Amino acid sequence: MLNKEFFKRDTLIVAKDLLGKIIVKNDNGIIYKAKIVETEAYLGVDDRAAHTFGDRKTERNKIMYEDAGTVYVYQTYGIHFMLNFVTQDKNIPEAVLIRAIEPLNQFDKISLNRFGKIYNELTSYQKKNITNGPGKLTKALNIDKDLNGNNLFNQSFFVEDDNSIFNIIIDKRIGIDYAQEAIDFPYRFYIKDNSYVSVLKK
DNA sequence: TTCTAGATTTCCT
DNA sequence: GGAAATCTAGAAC
Repeated sequence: MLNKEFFKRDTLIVAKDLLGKIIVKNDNGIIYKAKIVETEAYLGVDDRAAHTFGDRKTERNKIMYEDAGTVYVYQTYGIHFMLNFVTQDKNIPEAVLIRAIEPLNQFDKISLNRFGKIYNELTSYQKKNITNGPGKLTKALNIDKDLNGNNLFNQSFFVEDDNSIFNIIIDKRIGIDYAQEAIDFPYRFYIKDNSYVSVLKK
């Protein structure tokens, strides 16, 4: 299990180091395991793309001010949940958004969560799109606001290390067209040639 | 394979 | 009121 010291570091380093790590979620005995293949860093008060830009603290984003290893889940467009891991010391409101994962087990359960049918009945299009986006992976792993404010240091939801070798691509973040000077910041990281990545570099 | 509208919570960026 | 750290179905090509 990755400990608090892992998350209590520079957010860009945590975002990069989370690639290849394994998210483990235990839903009453159903144990999901999935590899993190794409992340984005949100750098707190100076990052116009972050919810906490300008040190704005709201009911929604107050979890970002918590200590390293806290789970921040919020809803966007009214329907999609986004999964984030808080980094840095308490009151430094930075976090890493998990943008894509590669399922390692529970393919039928994940398929039911996403499309209401087992994996073998999915179209090839559905298989390719099963967890390649931040709103998709939360639905696949049955993640919602119940996890908001929890930490990553318990047996029901945590991240574990893995020794896989891969190359990393660095790119600008997705879906922040409003963020002016922050639009082009190279704060997105993903595993090269992994088919579950949401958006490839142009 | 690409486009569009519509889903609807939280905060006004 | 309007947009958001997004996704889907249905249509067109």
